[in-house]
Amino acid sequence: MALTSIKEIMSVRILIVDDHPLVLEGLKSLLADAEGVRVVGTATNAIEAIAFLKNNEVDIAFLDINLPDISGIDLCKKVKDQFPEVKTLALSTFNERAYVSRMIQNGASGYLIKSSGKEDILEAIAQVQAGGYFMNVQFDQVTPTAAPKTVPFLTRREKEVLVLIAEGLTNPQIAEQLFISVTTVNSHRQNLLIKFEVSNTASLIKLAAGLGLI
Amino acid sequence: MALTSIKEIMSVRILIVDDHPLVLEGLKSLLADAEGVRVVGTATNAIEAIAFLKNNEVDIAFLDINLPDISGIDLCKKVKDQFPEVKTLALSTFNERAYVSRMIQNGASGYLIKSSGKEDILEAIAQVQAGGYFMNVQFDQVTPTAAPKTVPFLTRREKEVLVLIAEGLTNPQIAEQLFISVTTVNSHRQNLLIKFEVSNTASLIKLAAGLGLI
DNA sequence: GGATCAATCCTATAAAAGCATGATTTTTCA
DNA sequence: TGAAAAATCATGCTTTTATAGGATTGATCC
Repeated sequence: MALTSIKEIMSVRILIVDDHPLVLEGLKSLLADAEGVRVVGTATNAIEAIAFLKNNEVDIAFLDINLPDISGIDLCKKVKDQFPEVKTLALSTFNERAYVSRMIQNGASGYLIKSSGKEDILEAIAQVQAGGYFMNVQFDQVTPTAAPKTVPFLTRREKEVLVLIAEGLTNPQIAEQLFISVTTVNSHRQNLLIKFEVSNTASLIKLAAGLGLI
Repeated sequence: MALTSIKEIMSVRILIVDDHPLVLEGLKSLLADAEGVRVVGTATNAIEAIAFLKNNEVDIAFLDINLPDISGIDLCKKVKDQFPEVKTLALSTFNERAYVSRMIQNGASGYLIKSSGKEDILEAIAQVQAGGYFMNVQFDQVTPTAAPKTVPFLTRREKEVLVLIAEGLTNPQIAEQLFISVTTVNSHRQNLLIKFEVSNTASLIKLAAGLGLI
């Protein structure tokens, strides 16, 4: 410790978890010449990431939302459970409210879209390291129609029906699948429309997809 | 020219066109220490790319499929029209048969998914520079649910109708909006179902949402 | 132990979407 | 300038959804 340089002591130790070599390299490269930041490790899946965290000290972990083994959202939870001192920052190509809220729920300190520039990324690191939150997503950038103000509370059955609707099943097919009557399926379906405040399946699925429910 | 080093003469001059700084940096970084390859320029949109090509000599242009102004597919066509000597290599996060075939139709010498590793990328450059073709996509690799086999090519009108469907409009409403007959709307709608290989609106919207089309 | 909610089921009608088949006009492009 | 693609419109029929208005059972929670 006595031999560690001041630069190394001061720098923020970063782990990048992403299965895309390009993103990994891009981030490493962007952060390579940045002051006070050090990429101490990279991982391409959740298992590697956990293993690395067990053996190394890390300040901030950049977590891709889409990983080969488990989702970044679940990984975020695991990291916060097992390594509460590690701050997490979600990385995604998308700009989805549902993702953001779910990552934050799972303890993430921020959310960064992959189209971010160098300034955004450094700003995010600074904010998060200082104990704050960061997100550069622009919500509802293009929402021509009525946007979902809140995520409706859905019952177990409604979720099941919603998923099957999204898979393209008709009411009779869903009824058969769930061993219930067609009229029951229809009831759930109508409740879904009411809860999402829409009037047809198309809007329903669009909103549900946007919220990551299907 | 006499002062140009052998290394520079021998090296493949590369232009990268992508609106994601991360990808830009990642590629530059990956290619920086590679032998015989030189990134001579980068652009974040089609206009910049064309401008650069007018003023510089380039061997291979890496084109992102999703650009802010025009699609990489169209840009590819423009490049091949105006600069036939420039070889093009499509870059995409996706692994979609339809994209591939359309890029090839428009003169691309290859197709590289962004999750490719350094070896793949260098291999692609070598192949393309030698006058060959390269593509590392594995078609239909993993299909978790009923995944989109192809990203269908949609006409202008079909896209418009798709968006309006997703907004929750019915055929009569769409007809009114677009000043066309209900039967015409229905035709476009049926074509959408056929192109996406689904049998109802729910699946259609789910796929379209997953592909970021709405 | 009464209220609330979820889940189940019902009848009935209107509206919309899906499916088949085909035709005309306009645009695009080689 | 001629072929191909896109956009337009049509008819007829079937299936599915949407809407309205209920009712019953079981679990959960103060």
